[in-house]
Amino acid sequence: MPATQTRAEPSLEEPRNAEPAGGKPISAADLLTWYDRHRRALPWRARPGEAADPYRVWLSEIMLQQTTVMAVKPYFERFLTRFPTVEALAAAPSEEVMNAWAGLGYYSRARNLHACAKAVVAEHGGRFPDTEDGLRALPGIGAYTAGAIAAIAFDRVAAAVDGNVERVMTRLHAIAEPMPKAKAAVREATLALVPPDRPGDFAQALMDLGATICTPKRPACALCPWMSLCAARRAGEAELYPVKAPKKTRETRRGAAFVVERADGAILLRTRAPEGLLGGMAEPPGSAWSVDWVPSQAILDAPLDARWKRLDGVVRHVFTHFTLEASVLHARVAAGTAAPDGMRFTPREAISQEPLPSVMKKILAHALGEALFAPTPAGAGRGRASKEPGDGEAPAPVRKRRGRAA
DNA sequence: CACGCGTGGGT
DNA sequence: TACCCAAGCGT
Repeated sequence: MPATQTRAEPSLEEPRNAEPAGGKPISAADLLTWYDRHRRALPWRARPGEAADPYRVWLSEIMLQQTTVMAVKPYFERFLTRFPTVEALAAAPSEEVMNAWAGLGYYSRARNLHACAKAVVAEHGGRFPDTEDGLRALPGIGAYTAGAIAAIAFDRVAAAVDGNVERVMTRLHAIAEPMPKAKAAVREATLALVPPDRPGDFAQALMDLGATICTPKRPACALCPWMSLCAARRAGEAELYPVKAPKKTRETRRGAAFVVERADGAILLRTRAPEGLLGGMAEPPGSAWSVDWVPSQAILDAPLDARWKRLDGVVRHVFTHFTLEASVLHARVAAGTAAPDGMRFTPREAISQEPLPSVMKKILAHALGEALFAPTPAGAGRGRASKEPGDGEAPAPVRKRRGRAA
């Protein structure tokens, strides 16, 4: 039995919605006062007093799904430049949208983003619906995002419950029920606090509080406008919320990637199936990835006959639910070589136009060198592959890079 | 409802 | 290094 990290359980049995002994009720006003002083300036945010732009709010909310502010910023700016309006986005070819999204992850968001833009233009005259229900009906917009856009862009009374808000509210009320079962209670508690005069500011204030004060670890309770009202804080247990179910262990899958370099410099690529992992994105051809795949079987999946050379090490990449260790094989082929069915040779200068996800950039960089890619917003191509001993049937744990003699 | 779905920074 | 986690959604 591995020494699993047993998470301490909150000891508090205080009933939910209990108000502090002093009797002062939890009030949005305290939070809004704090927000007016400490709000973050973010590229997609209207300045105080200015009206929010629904297109910007929507675009940012989609990008921010499970994605950090730092990662989103450069993508957001670039999207606005390339697609200044929802009409421009709707009219763009999907490859261009996927290319602009490449590196940001969760690529179904990009597909849904494009579909949503088309729907807004075709069915709503280019205007986003201004109600939660109307927004919720659009692709890629779920409960959280509908609430967030309704509140932030249209000042509708709505609960925008994201991970930040879950953390703040479970602490505030010491909701010990584990997520996601506690979602209904969190939503109810949040909605009860929304001030009718400033729903948008309230939504953003809650998120700012969660992001800067009520953080997952070591929350800065001393700076919190709700400190004296927070049930978890009173018990000294803020950090124990929200309670979550234990996570599953992440398996390692292995497979081969084939980097074919034609004499003119072109690289062999293909497009992945539209749905599923990295759906619709570009990649060098490769084998399926599986837990029991071993390097010695790599050649079986080669896309064409060539003098394959297996490169040292593996490219290691962590996805949400598994880790990939890709063995990379490299071959040079003659100038006239034609691409196999369903594949294409992309000229070296056009590589940057391809919608290559980060893992595929890592694989290409492993075979071709880091200099292949111009700097991208996310700094893709940064990671160096780990090194691993050769074709062991039961590969030893991957070792971090061994120094290469210069 | 549980699962599939990326990536990079923080600790 | 090995986790954790971030403004979730669709099925």
